[in-house]
Order: sequence, then structure tokens, then C-alpha cells
Amino acid sequence: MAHPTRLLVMERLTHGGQCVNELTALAGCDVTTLSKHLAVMKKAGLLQCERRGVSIYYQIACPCFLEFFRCIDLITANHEAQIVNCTVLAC
Amino acid sequence: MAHPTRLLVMERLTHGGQCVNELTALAGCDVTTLSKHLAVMKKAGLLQCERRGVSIYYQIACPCFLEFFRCIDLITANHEAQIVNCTVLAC
DNA sequence: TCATTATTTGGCAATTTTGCCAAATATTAT
DNA sequence: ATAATATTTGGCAAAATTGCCAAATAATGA
Repeated sequence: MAHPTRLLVMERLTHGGQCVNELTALAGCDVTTLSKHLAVMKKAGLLQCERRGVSIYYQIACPCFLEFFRCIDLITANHEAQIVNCTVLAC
Repeated sequence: MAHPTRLLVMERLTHGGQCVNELTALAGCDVTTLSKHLAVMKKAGLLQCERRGVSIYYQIACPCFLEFFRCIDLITANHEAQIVNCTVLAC
């Protein structure tokens, strides 16, 4: 999951399911590239997908994943603060 | 952080700080390899370190990181359950 | 000071991951 | 059945990461 494109997709999916097409536009890469990213994350258990007509919608498989992003945001915010102000903040 | 050795180290560090030497023994790789892993995670803001005499102790920089592991454990447990029993479990 | 132990850094070959192309598969509408 | 749209798969070159060696740096104790 530690790939910029994958993180972008995951963060987008925390706001609701999306089809491959739309995620591709968001990521700005080839559709086959994104499809493979999605396949890897699905296999890992991070995503589920369901077909709706002609499109396939991906969504996050585990609600607790939202906490993960909150954690990451706190870590990076904390880290920035350390770099900029040289102070350690509780997070 | 998405590397087996790094995950192993991070999980170990959730139980308290450790010096490079001990973490190396745990990971079973060259000391220089582990040192580089630690440097990367420190630079990313995941770890802090402090010298105590001759050794350098690394520790997790952000308490909320514990939630992350809980989340990952839930995802993988859920995923296993889906593979084995073909049922979707709440997590 | 010198030797010893702990850790980091530079360098580089080996491995792994990524990303695009071409082709295949699946669904829907005509 | 055929065409059009959406997605996946196979293949492979390019890019990134990893891991070990040799050497450097840091602290401690004799």
C-alpha cells in the first residue's frame, strides 16, 4: 500500500466507492496500471469490488482503515512540526 | 514501512524501545541493513532515537501508531476469514 | 592513547516493483 | 451477432529498493 498512487486511491475511497475509470482519471496513469494496483490491494484484503452494469466499483474492505489515515496524518503533521519548530508535539 | 523487516521492527518497538543490536538479532539480517531501515523510518517520522552510553535506542515516535497495527491485524484477520470461510466479517 | 564495541555511511550488484503496450475478457446496447 | 465501453492479463523494459561489504564515526574502558 506504500505507493503514492495506492495511497491516493485509498484516501479517495475513504470517501466512498469508485469505479476504475474514475480512479484512473484521479491518479493520472494508464488504466492498466491502476487496474493492477487495485488487484494487488484487493488480493491483500484492503479492497472489495462489485460490478454495477458495465463498471466495477472498488471500495475499502475494512472500516477501521479510516483510523489508519488519521494515524498517518498525525504522524506526518507531528513530523513536520518537529522539522519546522524543533519541538515534539503529542499526537 | 511496507517491508517485512520494517514491520517486524515496528511491531517489536510497540512493546518498548530497543537498541540496534537487539533489533538486528531479531530481524536476522546484517547490522548495516537494519541501520538503514531504521534511518529511513526515522527520517519519515515514524521513529525517534536516543543514545544511552554506547548503544542507540530506537522507539516509536507516535503513540497512535498502535492503532495502526490493530487496524492491520483486523484487516488481515478479516481477509483470512473471507478466504477460509467465504464469509464477510465486521471488523 | 589504543583497543573494543556499537552504529552509520558509501558504493554497488541483485532483486523487486512499476508502468506501459498489446491483446484478452466481460457487459451492454443496437 | 456486432460494436462500443470498461476492465483485466501477459509480457517486458525501466526504475526503485534492498542488502551486503568495506570503511568511517562515536563512545567507553584499559
